[in-house]
Amino acid sequence: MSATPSSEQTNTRATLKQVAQLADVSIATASKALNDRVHVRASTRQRVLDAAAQLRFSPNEQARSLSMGQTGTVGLITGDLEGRFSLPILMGAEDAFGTGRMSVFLCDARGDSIREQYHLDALLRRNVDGIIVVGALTNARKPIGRDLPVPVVYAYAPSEDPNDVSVVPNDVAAGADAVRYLLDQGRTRIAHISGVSNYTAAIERSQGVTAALQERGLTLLDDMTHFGSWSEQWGRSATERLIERHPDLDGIVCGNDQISRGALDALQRAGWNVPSRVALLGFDNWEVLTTGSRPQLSSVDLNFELVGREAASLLFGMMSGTVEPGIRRIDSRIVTRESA
Amino acid sequence: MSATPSSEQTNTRATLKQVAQLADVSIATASKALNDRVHVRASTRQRVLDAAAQLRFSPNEQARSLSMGQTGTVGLITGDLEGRFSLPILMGAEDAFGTGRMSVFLCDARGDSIREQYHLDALLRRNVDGIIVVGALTNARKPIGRDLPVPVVYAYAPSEDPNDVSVVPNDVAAGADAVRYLLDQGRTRIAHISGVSNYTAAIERSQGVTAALQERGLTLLDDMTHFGSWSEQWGRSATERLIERHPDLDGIVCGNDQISRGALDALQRAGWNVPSRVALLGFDNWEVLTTGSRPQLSSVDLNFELVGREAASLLFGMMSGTVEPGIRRIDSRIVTRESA
DNA sequence: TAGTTTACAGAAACCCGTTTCGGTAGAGTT
DNA sequence: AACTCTACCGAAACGGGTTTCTGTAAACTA
Repeated sequence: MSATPSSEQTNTRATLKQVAQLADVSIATASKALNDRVHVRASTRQRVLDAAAQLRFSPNEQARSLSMGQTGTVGLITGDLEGRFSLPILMGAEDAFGTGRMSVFLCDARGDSIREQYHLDALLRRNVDGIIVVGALTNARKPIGRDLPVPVVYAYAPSEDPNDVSVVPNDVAAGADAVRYLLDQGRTRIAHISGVSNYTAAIERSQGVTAALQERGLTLLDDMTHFGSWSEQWGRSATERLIERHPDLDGIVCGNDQISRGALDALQRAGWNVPSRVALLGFDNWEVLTTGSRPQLSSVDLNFELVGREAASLLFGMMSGTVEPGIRRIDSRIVTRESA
Repeated sequence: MSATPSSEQTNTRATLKQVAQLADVSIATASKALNDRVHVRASTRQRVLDAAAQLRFSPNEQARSLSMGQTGTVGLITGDLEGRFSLPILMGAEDAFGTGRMSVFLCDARGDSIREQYHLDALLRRNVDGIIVVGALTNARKPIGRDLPVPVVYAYAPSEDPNDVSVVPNDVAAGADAVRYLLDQGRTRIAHISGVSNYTAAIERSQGVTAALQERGLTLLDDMTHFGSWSEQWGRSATERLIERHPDLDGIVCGNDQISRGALDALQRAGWNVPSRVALLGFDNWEVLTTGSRPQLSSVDLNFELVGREAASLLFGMMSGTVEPGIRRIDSRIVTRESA
């Protein structure tokens, strides 16, 4: 227990100059010794290392990056308030760079483009080495700026400009995979309840769903995707209508896990067993939703961590060379639980 | 559409020297003009401002903070994988500092203390002006370091050292408030289903619940809090047992919204109406859980944004003076929906 | 032994701003 | 006309590192 109040900050960090003095060498030699540069005698290097250890020296990144021209920082601008997408992407980025080697400024623009510009300016003033822009939805978005002095990668929401570099989930393939998974279980009377109809994610998954059914000569119940909202309430009401009209219904692809929960609720109230009578497969694999229900919900995981890791790798590549522009699509995986 | 691939970064940022040359003044004068320092003729200042605007100059924060001794950055070290707590706290901090004025390094330690030290070192090397440490649970934790050169504020999980500065939700008061809310609705046969028994949050809420009942000469059903896990499954099974043993049950305080969902499910299966027969009140106000059910769940919101804003304000205070050490407790608020 | 390499160390320039301090020109004073 | 004051401007030091370039002494070659 220290005697001084913790809010008093007296002690300061050791500087290279102090290390040099203690080791009785010049600043230049100390720097070279610590950075494994050539032309330093082994004994001298050891003296410097000892001195640095004794003073617990670690270099001031400010000064270092000022002369090196690289800061070792990246900015992550997100519009995703909940962090559903941006946090896995942050983790993926940290993994790709290596813990502690690269620090990440997280900026929450809250869907406000003025705030976004503010954050962009701040990041550029701070000389970040690169920027990752994370969208709240997968709809394509306007580029964050033109002719920026640093590389930019768009994650989750791709840039409208095909010359930019973007990484997104492969929604078409995810939709197709979901249907094939149900088909392989022998389900043939399949409905698709999705979210808001102008979401690219909803549209593309629907395309995948339709295409995969067509491959086997089948079609969706009602010959269409039922668009609505991303809520449990919509999942319930849409399912109630399906129950009325389609007694042979045996599988539902749900646009996300919320819809899936709603559908489960409606089916159970109607006395339709899940999964024996109807199989249920959602999207997002949001654990708090999927593992809480009884039966637990199977779900398509869109692999946000992989999106993040790929975005970070691409950014890395752009920092030290050229990267082919365009949109990368990351494959999903199905997490099997009890509902399908 | 640019002709060059977007991954090629040719254009660089303007420097103060270029501004000075364009305005035909010295670097020193340019700096003073841009920073509103004294002893610069109005006409000269204008020339500099024009030049800066023309070159779209904005100062290099690296260099600026190197000479000023302040970086305008703070670190946020979190152990909270889901971002349930750290993201609202990030937003609160951004608000308290002012958008763009202070940039935040978000570091995810993933509950690993080695990774935490890595991040701490990186932050200190980068000369952050302060650090906020966000815990995954409200249990007190070991201080992140001793005699650090920058101020530290602990949010959500307080430091074990009373000389540190911590900000946490007021769990005792939240528990008491929850019970009083139910009592004011005329409920008297109240049970408390909580989460893991060694969570400080669970224990303190339980204390508040018990105390508030005692104020009115009442006790909990079964004379105890039912501890278990933070899951829907536990909420279901605990509620099923309550239903068997207490036909006069008329209110349940649930340790979080998951438990609340589970309780709702069990009650509805038993044909007990919510809220007319039993009122349900959870904690956390996690929208995805509370607004999806039918009826929607009322919940105690622990005001994480306020925790974050207060943490940031305290950090601000510590940077420019002294702050009284100890633990601050932030009051909660009840969000009324349909279940109570 | 004289001449040439080589290995090592340090002075100084540089990165890009801020700030102090000294100098100059013009205005005001007597 | 000589002197003092201001107002304004710029040279230079500074922050804390990295890197180039020069200098020196020891080792090697002939």
